[in-house]
Amino acid sequence: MRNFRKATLADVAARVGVSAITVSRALRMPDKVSPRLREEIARAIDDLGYVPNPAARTLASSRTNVIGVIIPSVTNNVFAEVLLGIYTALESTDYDIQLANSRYSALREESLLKVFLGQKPAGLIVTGIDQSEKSRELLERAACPVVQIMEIDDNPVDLMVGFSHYDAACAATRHLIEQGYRGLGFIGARMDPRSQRRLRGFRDTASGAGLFSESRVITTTAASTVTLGAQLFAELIDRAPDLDAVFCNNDDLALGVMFEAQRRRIPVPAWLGICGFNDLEMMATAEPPITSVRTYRYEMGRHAVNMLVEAIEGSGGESKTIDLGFEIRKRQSSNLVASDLIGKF
Amino acid sequence: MRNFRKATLADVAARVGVSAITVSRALRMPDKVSPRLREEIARAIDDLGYVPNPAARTLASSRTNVIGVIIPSVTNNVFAEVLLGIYTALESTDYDIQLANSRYSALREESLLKVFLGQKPAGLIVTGIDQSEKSRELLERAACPVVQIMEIDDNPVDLMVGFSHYDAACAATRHLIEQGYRGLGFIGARMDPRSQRRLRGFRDTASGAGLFSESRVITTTAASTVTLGAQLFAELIDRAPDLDAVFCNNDDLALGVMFEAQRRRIPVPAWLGICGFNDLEMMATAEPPITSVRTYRYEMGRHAVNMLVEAIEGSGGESKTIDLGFEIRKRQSSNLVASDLIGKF
DNA sequence: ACCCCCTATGACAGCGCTAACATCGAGAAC
DNA sequence: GTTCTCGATGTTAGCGCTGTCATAGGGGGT
Repeated sequence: MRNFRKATLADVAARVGVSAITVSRALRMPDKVSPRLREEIARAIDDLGYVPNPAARTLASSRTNVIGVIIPSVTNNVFAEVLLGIYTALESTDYDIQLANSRYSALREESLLKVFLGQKPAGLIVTGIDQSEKSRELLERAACPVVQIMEIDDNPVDLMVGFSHYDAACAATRHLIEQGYRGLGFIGARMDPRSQRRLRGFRDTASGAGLFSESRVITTTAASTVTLGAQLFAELIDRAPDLDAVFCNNDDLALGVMFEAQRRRIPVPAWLGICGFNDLEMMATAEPPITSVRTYRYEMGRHAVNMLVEAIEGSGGESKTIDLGFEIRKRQSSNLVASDLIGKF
Repeated sequence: MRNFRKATLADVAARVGVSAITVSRALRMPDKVSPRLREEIARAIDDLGYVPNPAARTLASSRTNVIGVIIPSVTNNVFAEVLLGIYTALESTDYDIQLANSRYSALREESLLKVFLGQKPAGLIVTGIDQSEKSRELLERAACPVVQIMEIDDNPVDLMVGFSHYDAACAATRHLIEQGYRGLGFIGARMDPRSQRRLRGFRDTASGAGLFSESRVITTTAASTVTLGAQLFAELIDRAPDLDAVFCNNDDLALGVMFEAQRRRIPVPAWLGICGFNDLEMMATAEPPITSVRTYRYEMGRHAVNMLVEAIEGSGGESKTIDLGFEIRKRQSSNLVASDLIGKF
């Protein structure tokens, strides 16, 4: 039923009786072609099952419709949701995405960047603001718009969408203090630059209230998991019995802390307050529900794509940096009430 | 420092004083070029910062180095891990991956397939065995190897790697029965074909033991989440008070069930046995740890790529279908002991 | 009636690479 | 010495599309 050779532009053109370039135009700038021809061409394309050859297009125009995306992890829930936003937003455009995984290595990011830039992408989405010097330079020279996602600061390469991890950590810490907790601790895994900034937010806020102690901080560079959260908490509580609340670098850890607390019969929130980060869906359903910092991952992906497409197509004008903010979702895991305090002091 | 125009094959060739094709060969079939030249060419490539143009390569050879991947969801943890396996395995090859998201729609899968095939991919990875008739036909005619992942049956399009969801569900159900549970229930979300087969496994096994009741089955087509697990369990236990164990379609649901059980002070495992599916990392750390069916997601991704590459490069010969199997991870959530039974009867 | 300009279309070259065939020595076989 | 073979390299001709410039025809202004 289908011929061997795939239909080409020329085939379509021949069938309609026009030249190839007219078909090409009908596809790319329909308003440059008369409505009658346009319709005939559309019919021919349909009959022949013509599909444009992207390689030929790219080669001839030295422009691609590929948006390169570099994220540090595909398994991390947080990035998965960002990705979902990216894919969803991309669906209504005719850009393709090329995803690469830096695995939290600035070096790998750099080499990925080189590969991407070699292919003249239409746009680039990179994670965070901590590119290597070389990467930064490459990005600044890139012949396409670039969005940095997840974080914001006042020194963007180009476009930027995210929120302040430092501010978010400050707010979470303040919340724990306001609830009446005094032995504030921090549990962190991975400790990528974003995690570091969260720790700094915690440290500054706790110090400011005279409640910081290095002995109540535990971190590791290992990837964060629920199991790791349980382990770190076990280690921390043995070492620092004055601990009465933990701010966790993310929700996996927080869940692990809660499980371990339950195992040890430590009542949450009475003896131990818990606050996570990202507000994954499960936090609201946990028993008790776990306080967390809501972040807007899906929106981040969507915005990144929209900003990029606007910039590529020149319809820009929107702001170059978008702060998506965050929100402290207060739940039972940090809800220390007066009666709980009685036993404590 | 860098010239405007990017270096091309011809530039490299000129610098070494050979013809372009020799450089091309040095890159693609090094053993067809004398070692001396090979070395000189490598040096020139380095000096010029030459990066091959994949569009030109594709156009000239009418072969791409792109492997198309169609999965139903990017946010689902299970597929994220499969993806990780795919990306990892791909890293040591020079293939690129083109990821698309069918969102559990056979129709969308079909149209994605058409787009992919239009680009003559080097290989294709698709999820499951329930393609639409048209999709199936497209895949069978595809000019490249195809791997179906996640499931196995004896009617593969080409290659296949996965496990039997039916068998896994049977084994899980048998486990609950062996533990002494009698009021077996099933909680399922999404209810894609794989979930359906799990349900069938549950039904057949429970029926076989005379323990099946339709009233203890609850399903929905909504995406599964922890919260949904809690809700479905709440609904089910109200409707079917004789329920004493649930087999959950996946771990998110199982976790939700556990949380809801804790909220209602239903002791697990004494009054309620829980078994999940997939054995996500957190199941072992939950309190109590939750029994689940271990599946090998990461390995699935790796195998899929390896099979594909072998098939593409003709070094095949390996089996066409790989059964990765599964394992029942027995944990406390289903550990009904004799003393628990006393109160029950 | 003249020129100008604008719209719709076409001719041609070339993007950077590779397939296919051609060429050229040099050693092997006789 | 002649022929054959084979490994190393070159020549030629596109792959399918788009950028650029050219062309034809049809108003509108004066």
